[in-house]
Amino acid sequence: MMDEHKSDRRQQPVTMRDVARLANVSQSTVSRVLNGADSRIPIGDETRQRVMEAVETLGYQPNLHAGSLRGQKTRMIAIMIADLSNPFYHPLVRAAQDVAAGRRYDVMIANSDHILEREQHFMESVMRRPVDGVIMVPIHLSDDDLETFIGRTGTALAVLGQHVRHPEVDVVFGNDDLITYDVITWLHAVKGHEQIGFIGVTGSISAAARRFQAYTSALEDAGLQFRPDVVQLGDWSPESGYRAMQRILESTATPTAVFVCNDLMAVGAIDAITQRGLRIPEDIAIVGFDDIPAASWIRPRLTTIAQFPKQMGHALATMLFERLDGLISGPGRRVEVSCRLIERESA
Amino acid sequence: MMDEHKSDRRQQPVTMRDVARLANVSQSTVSRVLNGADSRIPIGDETRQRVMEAVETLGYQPNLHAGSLRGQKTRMIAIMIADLSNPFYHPLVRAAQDVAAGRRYDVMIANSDHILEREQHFMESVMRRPVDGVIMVPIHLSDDDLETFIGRTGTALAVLGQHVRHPEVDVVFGNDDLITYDVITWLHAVKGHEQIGFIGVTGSISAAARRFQAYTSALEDAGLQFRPDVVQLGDWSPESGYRAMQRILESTATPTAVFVCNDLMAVGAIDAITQRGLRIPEDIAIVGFDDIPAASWIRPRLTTIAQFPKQMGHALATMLFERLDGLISGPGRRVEVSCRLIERESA
DNA sequence: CGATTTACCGCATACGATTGCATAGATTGC
DNA sequence: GCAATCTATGCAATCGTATGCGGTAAATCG
Repeated sequence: MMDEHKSDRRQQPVTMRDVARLANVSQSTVSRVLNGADSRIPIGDETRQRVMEAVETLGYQPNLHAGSLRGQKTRMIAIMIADLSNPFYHPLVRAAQDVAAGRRYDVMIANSDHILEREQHFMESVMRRPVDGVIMVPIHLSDDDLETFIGRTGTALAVLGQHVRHPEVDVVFGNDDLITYDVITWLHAVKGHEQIGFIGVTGSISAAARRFQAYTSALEDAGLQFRPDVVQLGDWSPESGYRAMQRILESTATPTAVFVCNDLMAVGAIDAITQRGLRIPEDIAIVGFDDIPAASWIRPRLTTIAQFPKQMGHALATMLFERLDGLISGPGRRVEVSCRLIERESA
Repeated sequence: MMDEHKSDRRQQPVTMRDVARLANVSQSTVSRVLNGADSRIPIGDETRQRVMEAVETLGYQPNLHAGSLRGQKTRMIAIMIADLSNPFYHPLVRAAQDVAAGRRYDVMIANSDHILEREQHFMESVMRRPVDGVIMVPIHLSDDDLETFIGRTGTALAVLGQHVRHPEVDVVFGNDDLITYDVITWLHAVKGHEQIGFIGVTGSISAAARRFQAYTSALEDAGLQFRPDVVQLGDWSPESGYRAMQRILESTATPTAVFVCNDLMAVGAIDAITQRGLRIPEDIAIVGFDDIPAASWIRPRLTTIAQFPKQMGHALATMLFERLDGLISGPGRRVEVSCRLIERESA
């Protein structure tokens, strides 16, 4: 008598057949009533009425797994981002979710934490549990990986990342190399910095690598010398930015400005600087990247390069759904979203 | 010749039957080889070999939708949080994801943005696309809603939120009312504040409501007068905290301390105060709630009440999987995770 | 050496929904 | 008045996988 209700409570979910039985029609008729789109076959008004009532009283919900199996659309897309804790990705996910919600699609979010294995696991996971479309921010995945994925599933794919050049995937990317070049040049020519440091991230195909390239060529074009000890690597996290800046401060030649590859690391870097008793931007100027909300919470307010993740997410989702709807079927498109320098107090 | 490869590329995914054909066995044998757990029926070594090879060469991946249909486990859990952009939830999600990954489960994340309709939509969505378990942070959903959900699906459920009292769901919650009472008392008795404000959030069953209750009784027990004009409501966002604090500052009686129901709003509140030319904590002391990373990024560093979302997420996921594994089947358990005041500079 | 067990495997069905085809009655055309 | 058309519905196959049951050959037993 204690928990008897537990066992008989497990009433199995109501299926179409249950609805059909109650409405005194066949299961196929129920299906046709619900997916009214099948306009070639008409349904009697009175029958439709009975079915809808039965659906109401039973609280029927279609089992989407079944529909997916039958080869239908799953009405679900998957999004993989690189770091759930990085505010940069939130507007991107949000925008994509909004577009998806408008189409009555569900969204499955995954995050890779910048780890290759997690990216691979995501792809396998999506192959086992097919979805209609995938949006992702791959850091390590190569075009070959994407190729096997597309080859095996035929799933529409939209990615954020300039390094992706697969002919069938839509790509969104920022002009971060260009803006990095410009900002380094600006630090030198306008702000008068002669020694400019750089905090990046390991990996050869990541955005950080492209920014590093831009950094070196800007130095070269400005006639500045490249000093390896003012270039340090982190892992996108504030803590790693803190440690990277510490290493720079311990080096023989302290720079008067440091370009940091994202705002989270910049936060850590600023901590390291002020903790050393140095002033920003008087002693060392800092420029970040992303323009996350916290950039204007901290003091001094962070001068940073704004990306526009909301627009990126919107573009990704829009292109993805264009493909799902069959509106577009050509080769992958490439959409550039321009970055912009936001001048605040740290540089 | 341009894009001819586009049309014939859509090779449908490889199924078990394909594997069976290649290995010269029946489809059921393939199934048994892969789910070795079916130990009642033995498989010949040589056959197993052939099957595994076929799986390899074809790159077979099981279609989990089919398994789900067949009544098997979906190997997927869903998590609904209240705000993707609130860092408080990140460790919670992360911890749950880690536990799930350890069990080789996939995770589907959704966020409600504190909106009732989104919460309902999430539940419907999970009913249509069944999962093995659900973790959520409901703000508006009542026990009745949970009841219909459990009744219809029989899905295991673990939630964060003290207000949930459904007999079959596992609940994790913080002792936020207690700590709020203590901190208000501390602000008065130790810090000497006579006029203490409060920035909360609308809604009668949210955590903010409980904290408000604790606030009023602490005032009463301290013999302090309750002043409605120093109590303002926001929506958990920094902007709303900014506006709430503005309204407080415009009121006739300005408090010397303000208790803010979460750190994001506290950030906005601090902005409003400093922008007014007032100093923290000398003119107005601020106490936040959550201890998000940014609490120690801003200046002055935010004194706040730490919750431990990582432990919460771990507890939620652990309890959920205990139920999925059948280790536990009794009534819902309630786990309290204690909060703790982190004294920094803002109070 | 015949009978029973054992090891191994295939057949067929079910899960819940979609959809081509068949069919029953009603209506129209000539 | 009978064929042709239309309307409204049911039947049955199908998607990919799991599994109860039955079947065959080899092995063991008495």
